[in-house]
Amino acid sequence: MSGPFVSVSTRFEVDVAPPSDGSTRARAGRLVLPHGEVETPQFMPVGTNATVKSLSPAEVRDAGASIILANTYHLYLRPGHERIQRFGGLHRFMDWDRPILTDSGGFQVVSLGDLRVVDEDGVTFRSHIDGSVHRFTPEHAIAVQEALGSDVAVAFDQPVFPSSPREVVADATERTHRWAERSVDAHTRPDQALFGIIQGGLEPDLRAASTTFIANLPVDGICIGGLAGDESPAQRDATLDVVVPLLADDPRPRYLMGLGSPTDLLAAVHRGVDLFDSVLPARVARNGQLWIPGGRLNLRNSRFLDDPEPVQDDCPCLLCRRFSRAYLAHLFRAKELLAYRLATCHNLTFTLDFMARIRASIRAGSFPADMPDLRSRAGRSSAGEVTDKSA
RNA sequence: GGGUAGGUUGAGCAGGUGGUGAGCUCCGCUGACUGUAGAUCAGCCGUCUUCGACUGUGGGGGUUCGAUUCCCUCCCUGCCCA
Repeated sequence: MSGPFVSVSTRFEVDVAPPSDGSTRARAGRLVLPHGEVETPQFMPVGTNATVKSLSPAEVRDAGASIILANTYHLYLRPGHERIQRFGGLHRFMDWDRPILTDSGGFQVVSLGDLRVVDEDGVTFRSHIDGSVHRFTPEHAIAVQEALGSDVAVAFDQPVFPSSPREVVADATERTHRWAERSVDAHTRPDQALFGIIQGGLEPDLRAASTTFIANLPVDGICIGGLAGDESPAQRDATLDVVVPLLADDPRPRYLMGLGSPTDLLAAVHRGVDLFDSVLPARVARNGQLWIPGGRLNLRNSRFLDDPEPVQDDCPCLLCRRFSRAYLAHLFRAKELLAYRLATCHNLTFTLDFMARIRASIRAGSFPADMPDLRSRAGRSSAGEVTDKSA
């Protein structure tokens, strides 16, 4: 459907376009990358340090991941992108043979807080590891990603919290545009895709202008940044309702950065998003929260100490196939490493299976009618209210 | 049997030389987490009617206006000696 923009080995095919009646903007497609094909809508587990925390590559694959995200900033600091390059690139270094998207390090502009200073040319960081001073520019962020050899590189941007004052959002958005152009100019690898990032906060006019600006660049995909922060679901929906219609005829994938709860994923797919990533399923798993259809369980709660049932009885994951809730509850109390691994396996399996069901629903032409209404259910309520495991 | 050091809220402690002991770390309970400075963080963790109040320093007794503190006695624990 779309020809190459930057990468000659990347293309995006929309197999099922949104229905003409406007009932949903959800669509199903395939993103073809050097290391394989990614069915969309899709969720990318996050492997910041060239590992999805606590899992082996085989376990990530068995959970259903077809693409993962790694982080430019972290890998630049440790072990160093040049070292990874000497080892044959990120795929060989971490033994992951499917696609990898690298985040540019722009998000760390926000997440590292006081450890950084932004100027027009780039960002000066203080390492969160040893306090040493480093500098990222769009050109450097792209060079690092080319050395890592990810399938998809991402332009260096300046996100701000969605709730930031308009002047702050406008300033960061305009700088993000200039940095996007510089990222495009700096990018040289024809076997690596480059995605641009839209900013604009929650301001409709800034969002629209940013969408138009980024869409006019020769990039292979459109990232929607600056969300999955402190905005409300309604604000996020409203923002997507500004952005996606402007991309209705654009042949490239739309990637909402940072979104990860089932409720949020469903709502964003409905509004036309193709790709997602988030630390959420993995992080909450390490903290004891297990996702199941219709709700979630906090395995640190004492009520699970005598529960002989699996976390989810129809789940094929490493945890649910063999172990009881009681055993997992014990492992969490004992702070045994296996707890983190099993819980992460499950939440990623759940999330990726959920995305597979969304894709099947879209391809069957029945989306979103045959999807559970997570928003009114227990998707964000406490596990204590969940009693129906077959929901 | 003698000596000695102790006994503080589930555990381990801090403190306290006659006048305010509810402080810490575990454990435990609950919640949060969205492009990972996060296997983390926050709140609670004696009782109650919880912006406060009450109770609580092994038991009993004594001295004192007032005792965790001083005295007597008993119980319990560790160690040393017999």
